Amino acid sequence: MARKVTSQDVARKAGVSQSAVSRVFTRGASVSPDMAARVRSAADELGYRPNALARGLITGRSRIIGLVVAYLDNPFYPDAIEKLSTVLQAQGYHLLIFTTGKHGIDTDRVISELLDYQVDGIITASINLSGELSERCAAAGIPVVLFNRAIPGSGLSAVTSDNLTGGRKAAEFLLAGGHVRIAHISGFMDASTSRDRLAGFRAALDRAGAPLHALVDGRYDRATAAEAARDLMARPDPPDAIFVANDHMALAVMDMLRFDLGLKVPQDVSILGYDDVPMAGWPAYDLTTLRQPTRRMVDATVDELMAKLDTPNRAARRIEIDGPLVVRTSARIPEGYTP
Amino acid sequence: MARKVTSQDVARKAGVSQSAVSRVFTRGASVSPDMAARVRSAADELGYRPNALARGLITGRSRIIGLVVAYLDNPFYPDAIEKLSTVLQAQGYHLLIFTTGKHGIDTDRVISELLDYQVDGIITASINLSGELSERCAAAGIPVVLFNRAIPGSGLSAVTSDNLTGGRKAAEFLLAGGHVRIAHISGFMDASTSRDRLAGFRAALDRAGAPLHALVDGRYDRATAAEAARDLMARPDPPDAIFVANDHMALAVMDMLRFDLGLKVPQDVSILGYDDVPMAGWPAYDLTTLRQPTRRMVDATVDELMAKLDTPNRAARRIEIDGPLVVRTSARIPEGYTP
DNA sequence: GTGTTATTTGCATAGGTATGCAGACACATC
DNA sequence: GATGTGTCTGCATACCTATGCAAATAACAC
Repeated sequence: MARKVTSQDVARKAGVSQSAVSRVFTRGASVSPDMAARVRSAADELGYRPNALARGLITGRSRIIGLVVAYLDNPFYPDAIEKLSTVLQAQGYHLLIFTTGKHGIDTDRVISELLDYQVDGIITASINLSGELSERCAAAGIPVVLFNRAIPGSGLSAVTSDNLTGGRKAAEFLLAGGHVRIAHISGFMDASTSRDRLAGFRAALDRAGAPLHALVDGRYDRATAAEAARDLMARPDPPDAIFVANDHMALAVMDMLRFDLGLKVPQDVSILGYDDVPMAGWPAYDLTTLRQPTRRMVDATVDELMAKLDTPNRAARRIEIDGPLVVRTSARIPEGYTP
Repeated sequence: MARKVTSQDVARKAGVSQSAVSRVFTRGASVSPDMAARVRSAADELGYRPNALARGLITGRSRIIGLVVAYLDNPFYPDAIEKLSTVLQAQGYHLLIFTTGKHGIDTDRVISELLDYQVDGIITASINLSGELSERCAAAGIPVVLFNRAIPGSGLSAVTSDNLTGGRKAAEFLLAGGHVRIAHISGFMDASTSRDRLAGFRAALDRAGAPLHALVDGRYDRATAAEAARDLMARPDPPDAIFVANDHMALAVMDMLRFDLGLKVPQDVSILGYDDVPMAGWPAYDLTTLRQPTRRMVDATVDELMAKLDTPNRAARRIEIDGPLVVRTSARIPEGYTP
C-alpha cells in the first residue's frame, strides 16, 4: 500500500513551494508557464492528484451533490438519475446517494447524514421531505432542488413537467375519443405531481361538463393500482376509460384488465399513462401516455442548482416543462385526430 | 447563511476542550458519562455534527464507496443499486456514483476522479474496467469488488450468480422440453457473465450430444437482440428455442417474435431469460428465467468489501451465488416437470 | 500515609490543501 | 536613479477533526 502522494512531495521534487503546486492545480491562480510545466511533470511522475476531501475542507465546497431517493422501481427514475449523474459529472460534481426506503422513514437521519458530508447541494427525487428539510438546509445554506415533485410554500426550487397541462391533455384526448365514464387512478395525494395531474384532468372534464366517473388512489404502486382497476371494473357501471397517474401503474392496470379480467384495451377500456417510460413504447403495451421530457427536466434541475450555488440568496424557482401526448394504441384515437 | 458550527464552538459552550468533544463523537474513546452528557447537550443546542470531510481527512477513511456504472436501462441494476445503497447506509457508508457512459469511454478519467475523492472502496456494476483499474486501485490500496461481472486473472474480488450452472440449467430445461434446434443470443463476449452463461449452456448441450443450433451476439442491447431474433427466425431452419442471456433482451425478443413475426411463445419458439427482473413476472411476458438472487448478491458484495477494508492484503475472492430456474410459461414445460 | 493502577482530560500536532500577505523581481516611465 | 506597475513566488496560517502523550485525578489496597 503506497503512501499517499501529497502536494508536499510534488513540491519537493519540483523544487518549489507547496503553494506553487496548489496554484498549478487551482484554475484562475497566477503561475508562470515555466513553473506550471515543472510542477506538472513532477506531479505526473509521482501520480499526484489533489485530495478532494482536503480541498473541500478548506474551500467549503465539496463538489458533492446529495441525491435523496425513496425507491427506484419506477423506471422513470433510473433513467433520470443516469442523466443527472452524467450532466453533473461533466461539471465536476458527483452524486452521493441517500435512500429513504419506501415509507420515508428516518427522514431525520438522512438529512443529518446529508449535512455531515458537507454536500454543496441536494436533489430529491420520488420523495416528499417534510418542512424540516427546507428549514435545516436553509439554515445550513445548502440549495435544494426537488425533482419531479414540488412543495408549494416550502420555498424550495422544484422541477416537474407541466402536470396541470398534462392532466388537461389527458382529459381532452379521452373526451374527444367519445368516452363517457372516465375514471382516474391517482398517485398518493401528498405528492404535488399527483394533485396537479388530477387537478388539470378534473378542470378539463368540468369545462366540458363531463363528470369524473370515479377516483381511486393507486399510491404509485403496481399492486394497489391493479386492485383499484379490478374494483373499478367490478362496479355496476364500469369506466370506459382510465387515466392512470403514471406509466408504472398503467402497465399494471393493463395487465390486470387483459389477463385477469379478459378485457380488451382499448376496445373495452381506454388506458392513458404518464411519463413515457421506455416500456410504454414496447409493443406488448403500446401505451398512450404523456411524456415527461427527462433530458430537459434534468438539464433544468442542474441549471437551477448551479444558479443557486452561484447566487446563494436567489429566490426559489418553480420550473414546469411541457411534454407532448404520445399517442399509441392503448386508448381509442379520436376520429380524424392529428397531434 | 449561518456559519458552520464546529467542535470548537461546542467545546467552548460546554466548557471543555475540543478533544473532549471529538471523543464524545468517536465511538470507542474514553469519556466520563458526565462529560458526555454535557457535550451532547451543548452539541444538540448548537446543532453540531462532525464534519465528515475533516474526519475523513484525518482518519484516512472517507466512508464513501465509489459505484461505477455504465448504464441503468437494464432494470436489474436499479434494483441492485437501491439495495446496495440501503445496506451500506446501515453500516455508515454511502455511494458516490460514477457513470462511464455506454461505451466505457473515459475510463481513465473516471478512475482518477474516483481516487480524488479518497473513496474507501469501489464497486463496479455492468462494467468491464480494464486492467488499469486493478493496477491503480491496488497501488492506492483501495479494495474493489466487481458486481455481476468477473475479470479472471485480475486479482479483483467478484460477485456473480453461478452463471455456469445457470447456463447448464437452461440447456437441461430446454432439452427436457424436447427442443432440437436450440439457439442462444448472448451478451457481449468481453463480459465474463456472458461467457460463463454460454459455456455452461454449451457444456450441457454437448453432454447430451445436442448441437448449439445457432449463436448470435445480442450485446445486452434490446434493439440488437430483437434484430438477432428476426435473423434467426428468417433462416431456413429457424430455432425452436432461444436462450437469451438476460431478461432485458429476452423481453425484446418476445416482442419481436409475437408482434413483428406473429409467432406464438412458447408454441412456435420457447424463450428463456436470465435475471428474473420484476417485469419477467408480469403477465404480458411471463418469462421463464434464471433468477439472480439480488439480495444475496448485494449482501455478499458488501460483506466482501467490508472484509477487504478490515484486512487490506486479503486475497481476492470469487463468489458465485446459485439461483433457481423460475418456471413460467414462455418456454415449453417438460412432461411431468417438477422443480 | 505511600504506592500502584485505571480512568479521564487537555495540549499539541497532524492530515492535505488553498489563500492573504508581503517580498522578490522585472520592466517601464519619468 | 527613483518611482510606479505588474507578475510570480514563498511564508504562514486556516479549514475541522482525531489522537499520542503526558498530566491530573480517582480508586483502591496495604
